[in-house]
Amino acid sequence: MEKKIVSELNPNVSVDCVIFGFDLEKLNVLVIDRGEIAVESSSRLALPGNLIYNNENLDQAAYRVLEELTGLTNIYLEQIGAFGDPNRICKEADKVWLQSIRAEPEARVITVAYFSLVKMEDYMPHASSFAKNAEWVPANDITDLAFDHFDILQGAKFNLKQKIKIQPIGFNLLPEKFTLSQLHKLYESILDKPLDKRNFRRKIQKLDILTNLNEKQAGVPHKPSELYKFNEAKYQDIIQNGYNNFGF
Amino acid sequence: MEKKIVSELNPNVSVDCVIFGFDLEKLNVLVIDRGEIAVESSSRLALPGNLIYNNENLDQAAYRVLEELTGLTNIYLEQIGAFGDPNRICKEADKVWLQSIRAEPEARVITVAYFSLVKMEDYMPHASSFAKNAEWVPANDITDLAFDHFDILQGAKFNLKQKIKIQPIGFNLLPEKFTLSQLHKLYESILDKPLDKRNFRRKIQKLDILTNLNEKQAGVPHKPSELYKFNEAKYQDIIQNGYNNFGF
DNA sequence: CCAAAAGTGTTGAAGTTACACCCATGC
DNA sequence: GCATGGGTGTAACTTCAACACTTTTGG
Repeated sequence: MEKKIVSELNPNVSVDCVIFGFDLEKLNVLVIDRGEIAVESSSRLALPGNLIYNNENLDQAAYRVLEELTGLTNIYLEQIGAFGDPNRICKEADKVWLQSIRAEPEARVITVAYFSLVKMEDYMPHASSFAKNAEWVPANDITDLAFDHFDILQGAKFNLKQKIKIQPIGFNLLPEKFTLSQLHKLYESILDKPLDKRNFRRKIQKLDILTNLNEKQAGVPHKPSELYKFNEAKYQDIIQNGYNNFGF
Repeated sequence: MEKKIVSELNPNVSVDCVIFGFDLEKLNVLVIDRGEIAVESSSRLALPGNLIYNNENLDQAAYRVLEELTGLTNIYLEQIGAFGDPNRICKEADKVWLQSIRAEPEARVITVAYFSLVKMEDYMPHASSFAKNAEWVPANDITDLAFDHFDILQGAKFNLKQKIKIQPIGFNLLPEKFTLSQLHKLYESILDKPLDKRNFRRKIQKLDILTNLNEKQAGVPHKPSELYKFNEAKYQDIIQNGYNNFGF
């Protein structure tokens, strides 16, 4: 009765990823459009995810899902926690869908949720040949998702909010060169509240993790902004040693 | 090939609980002593935990483990996250132990970790008939545990630290009536650093969640302290509406 | 010259830190 | 009367919140 467990899919454990992107205006989430299923409902949409293999650890599984979908590696990833009520598969469309993609569609599955931050420019599904019916959707427009994915999304948003008050992980969402206004808008999007411009700038600059590139935006119909990049060394230092004051 | 899934143990998913108690001096953790296994090592000790049933959700499973061990219900419980590398069962003693307690000792298991806070007086294993080789061990004395339980313990300590800076959950660790000094020591134990006495008192009192019982300690060989209880209504209010300023 | 976003300082209020002495009790 | 922990206030400093105008560019 020995089971061979190497390289087999584990029927009971999956990972799901909430992949955030920022279009310089608002937060977006990368979701899978399941098409024909549940035609009119916004729960056509699901988070990318899959069962884990028995020989990979949870983080690896999440990285794998991310890479299989987007081709991206070296992504910021953070576990949110485990989800999975026995009755999480209560929607009809979800049952049908599982029949089509799972070897054991009736199995009890618990899923380990992650959130990840990517530079949106690095993955534009519509322009890309990778595209497997994945699409960016504004995070605040999502009102319903497959299974318990909406709960997971809420958890991810909350987690991200908490985390960004403690660590400057927001840089993972921005292009290499960015303006303070873009950073400002990013924080407002994540925290879902307005932040005073002057106070924000003061605070972020005092962190001393920005390098001024002494370069300006071009072609904008207003006073061009200075461009900054993010100072990795300083960041690592902060991550290691923690910091004292960084709430918004 | 339909599987009957109701009420079966799921071979791949377990929950483990880090149960904290406070003896008015320091933080303790309730661990299982596996006795004969690995005689000299401190990894004789393990966290209480078990496989989940297919018809219960994760929180329920954690409550069940807690109740089966201590007889306690209505316990403060919080999920930490999911753990479980494929190679988490690398210690010989752990393999042997699993053979003795699991139907499928070779199965890949991921475990969902929880931390919980109990009033230590409510469960004294040495005095209790419930005792199933469970014992309280000072949290900081633990250097090794079965499987990846030591990692889980570290995660739990970190989580508790974060959480107590945001919500006054510490009350779950104290008797109904307590002194400000006891509360003070509790915060110092959890945060693992000294806190100024006067500043601590000011801050905690400003939260306005304590009710002064106008009652004094008796039989202590020094000026008796005032006793306080914890104001549940106010607490709920804070939990709901969040609060502004509560870092230590 | 107009529209649009960039950039910049100050002030009052609140919060944080650091610190030392007297008090009430049991023995 | 002494040992033990209980209980209290203030001053210097830092942080936070609120607020309005000038600048530079493209069209």
